[in-house]
Amino acid sequence: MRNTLTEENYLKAIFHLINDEHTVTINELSKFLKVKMPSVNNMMKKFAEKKWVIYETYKPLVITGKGMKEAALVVRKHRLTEMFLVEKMNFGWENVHEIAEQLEHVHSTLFFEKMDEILNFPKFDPHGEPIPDKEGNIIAQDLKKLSSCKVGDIVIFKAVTYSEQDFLRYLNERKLNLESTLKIIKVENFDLSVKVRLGTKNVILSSNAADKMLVKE
Amino acid sequence: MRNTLTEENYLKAIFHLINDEHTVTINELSKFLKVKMPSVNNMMKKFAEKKWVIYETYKPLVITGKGMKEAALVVRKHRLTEMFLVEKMNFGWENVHEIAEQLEHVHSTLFFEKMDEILNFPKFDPHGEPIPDKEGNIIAQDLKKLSSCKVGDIVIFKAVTYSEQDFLRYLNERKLNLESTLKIIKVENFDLSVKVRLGTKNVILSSNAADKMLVKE
DNA sequence: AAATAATGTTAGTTTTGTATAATATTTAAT
DNA sequence: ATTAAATATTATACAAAACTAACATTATTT
Repeated sequence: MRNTLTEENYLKAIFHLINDEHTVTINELSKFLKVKMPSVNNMMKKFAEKKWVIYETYKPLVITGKGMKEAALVVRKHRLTEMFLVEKMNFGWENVHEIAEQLEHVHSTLFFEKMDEILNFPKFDPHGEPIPDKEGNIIAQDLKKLSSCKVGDIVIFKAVTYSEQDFLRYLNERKLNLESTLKIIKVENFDLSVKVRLGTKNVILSSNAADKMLVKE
Repeated sequence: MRNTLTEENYLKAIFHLINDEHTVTINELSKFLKVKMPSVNNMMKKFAEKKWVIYETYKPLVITGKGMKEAALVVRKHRLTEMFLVEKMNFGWENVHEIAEQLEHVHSTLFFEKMDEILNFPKFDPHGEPIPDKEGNIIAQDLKKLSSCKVGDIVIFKAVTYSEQDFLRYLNERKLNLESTLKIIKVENFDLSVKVRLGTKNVILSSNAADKMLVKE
């Protein structure tokens, strides 16, 4: 039995919201998906029947291994698609999220296997996020938020945690690409904005932006 | 207002069933789409409100220019997709129909414009069917069914009118590709099967197959 | 500990697209 | 020309996935 588009979107939301205890709350899902809580509640009862989650009234949802794999496979389709759009169709990284939101719901596994092959089995998507493999496993990366770095740190910009156009254009305007090396020059006390050195120039990043940028080292 | 997936499928069906008087019947749509007649009836009342068809009770549906354009644009998406899958993703022509059925419902016009560009604005799809342009216009081709040819005719195989796997594999097995030159050797009287010369070999085609093959000259 | 806020649940509606059953009209057949 | 068959229509119902309103439980404040 093939998953519906709506189910896939709930699965993706779970993937993004899950915590170390493998739980999510109805409220978190409701906010993330922009649907009301009773809608989420109904759907989670369906998910419980499919053994994707363990549902007990008034307790946080516990995501099962089965549910987690199912979720990872949807994310896999999304991220492979983003990579394909950037690498093979000349889209900019700021334009692929919305299109991938639609393409990810294609049911043909062959289609995504072909993509994977043509892209030579990429491990990360254009936003630096790991692409789950066919079993739903992802490569754990040891990254931290740019906003958590201290003055003097030298780091490599590895990923963004937010893929909407407005934010990525903000980075484009400042020539901030993945794999750029950044040196933290200053962290402003009152608004937590971060001044970094990029090549020969200094760039000031709002705390909001720095919070969505993941770096290494 | 964006068309739903279901509406797009009804539009496509109309495109395939429309006749010279620009009409289609509820019954034809019902059979083609494999839904019951009352479902079609309901949807056509919606289509009438959108001015895609003229609906009068107990009369055949008349498709408007507006409706025809809308339908052609869905077909455009489908056929561009098929071409992309064959040319850029190494799918065989027998495997693309099903995948295109899903991809065609993507709403991003940019996505299909990029495809068009990458494919260098193709005029025909991998099955030889014309790809409507952005205004919904198609190139009229003067083709006839192989089944209507007479012994002695020399023709070029230009298109198929049916894109399901079983049929296209049947053609693959016989090495019948588009642009092949065929000479009609014999038409069997009792079952209307057609014997044709292809290169140095003779091939026998059932009347069913010959009926789905379009040829030129 | 009681009051308030936040979160979760249940019940009942709505919309979209399907179905069935019953009826009406048109077309084809005898 | 009447009957039978095919096609079309109406009314009603159902499933999925959303909603609102009302109520229940848990968590947070004071």
